[in-house]
Amino acid sequence: MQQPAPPLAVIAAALRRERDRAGISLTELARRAGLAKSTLSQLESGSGNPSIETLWALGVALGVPFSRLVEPPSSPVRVVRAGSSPRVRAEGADVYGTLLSAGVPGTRRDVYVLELEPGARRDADPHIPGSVEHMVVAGGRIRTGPVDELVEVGPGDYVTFPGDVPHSYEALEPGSWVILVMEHR
Amino acid sequence: MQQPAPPLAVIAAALRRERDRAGISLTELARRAGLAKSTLSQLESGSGNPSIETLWALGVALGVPFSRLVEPPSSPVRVVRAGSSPRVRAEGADVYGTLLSAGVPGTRRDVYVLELEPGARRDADPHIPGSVEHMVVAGGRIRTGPVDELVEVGPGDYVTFPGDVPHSYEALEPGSWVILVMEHR
DNA sequence: CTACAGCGTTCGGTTTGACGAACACTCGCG
DNA sequence: CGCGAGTGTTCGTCAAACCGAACGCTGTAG
Repeated sequence: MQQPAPPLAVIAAALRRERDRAGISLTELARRAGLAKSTLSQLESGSGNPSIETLWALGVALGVPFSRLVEPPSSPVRVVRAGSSPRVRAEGADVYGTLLSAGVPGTRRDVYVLELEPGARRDADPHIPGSVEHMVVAGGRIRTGPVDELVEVGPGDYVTFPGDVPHSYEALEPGSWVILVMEHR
Repeated sequence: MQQPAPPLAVIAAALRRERDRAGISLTELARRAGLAKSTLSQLESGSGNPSIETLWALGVALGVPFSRLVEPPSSPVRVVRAGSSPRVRAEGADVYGTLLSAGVPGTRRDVYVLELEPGARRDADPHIPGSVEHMVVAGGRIRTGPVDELVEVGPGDYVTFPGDVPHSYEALEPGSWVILVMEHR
């Protein structure tokens, strides 16, 4: 029997947290999910017992797996420039691999793809303590990191920094995109 | 993204499957979960849209984690085509994010960058049981996956598959490179 | 054959989740 | 100041999730 948590409060908190992370309003989320905003309001306030379809629609609209809405919430900046770290050649084939970050047991990591366009800076609120962000730039050029220690990175570059302090992303070229690995403890 | 399944049918199937596995009758399960057996009957027949509390009670009574009742029996190979999943827009800025994979607590994930050249196939030996590989193509085009279930992916595409079976990577264009996240349990 | 106990389904009645309109509030603009 | 557009909240109404009782069915005693 491994159901420790009272689900309603967890869902309420998760909805608000994920909506904040997505940076959209309650009204907007309700519109995307095809729900009445009154329904969503009551859910986030903890009063309410949503149906599966309702919660599913919210998960889809938030771009978040369903389970994340029910599970309880379970700095040094480092940059590895493209080609600056030893590449290991696999035997026989034209494959070069680079280990960028070794995982720590007991953490969870989420993999994202982010697309950014220039002209606006995305300021992210601090995540839960102990969070770490890893980024690999796939295309374009971006400036990122803790707000007081921004770095510029390009394709192939890897950068990691704490996620529990204010930080930001800013595209410097159109069509910039990165792979983001978010690590929680 | 990764909510491909109509949740109601999945839940209906999961309930019957788990109840069969537990070897108890519908009446008995309803009694343990504190539900009317009529309710449970309708749920297993696929007609019905249970509330969270109802489904939670069933999870507790069955002794299975909540997510097992919701997640579809997933094919281990999963591809998210670039732009095929809902992108969440961050407040104010031109930033679009897509959650590709939610981390499971108790696992460790290592982040790699791989560069591949065409003409040779890299056959990887199986890793330790429980390993999972996640890939995001940054440039070029590659064919990868378990040897009996290869898929072709391009820039922005995401693919994940078990790492504990024989699998391979093969570049189809020069200058192909991918971000590889290796997950161990 | 009748009686009983178990099974899962189907039937009205009650509770409640979801809806939409109206509400109070804040902010930027003229 | 008024005005509009945005936010999140609180109402009354309706559909539906949930309930309990009744039903038909099967197998086993007695």
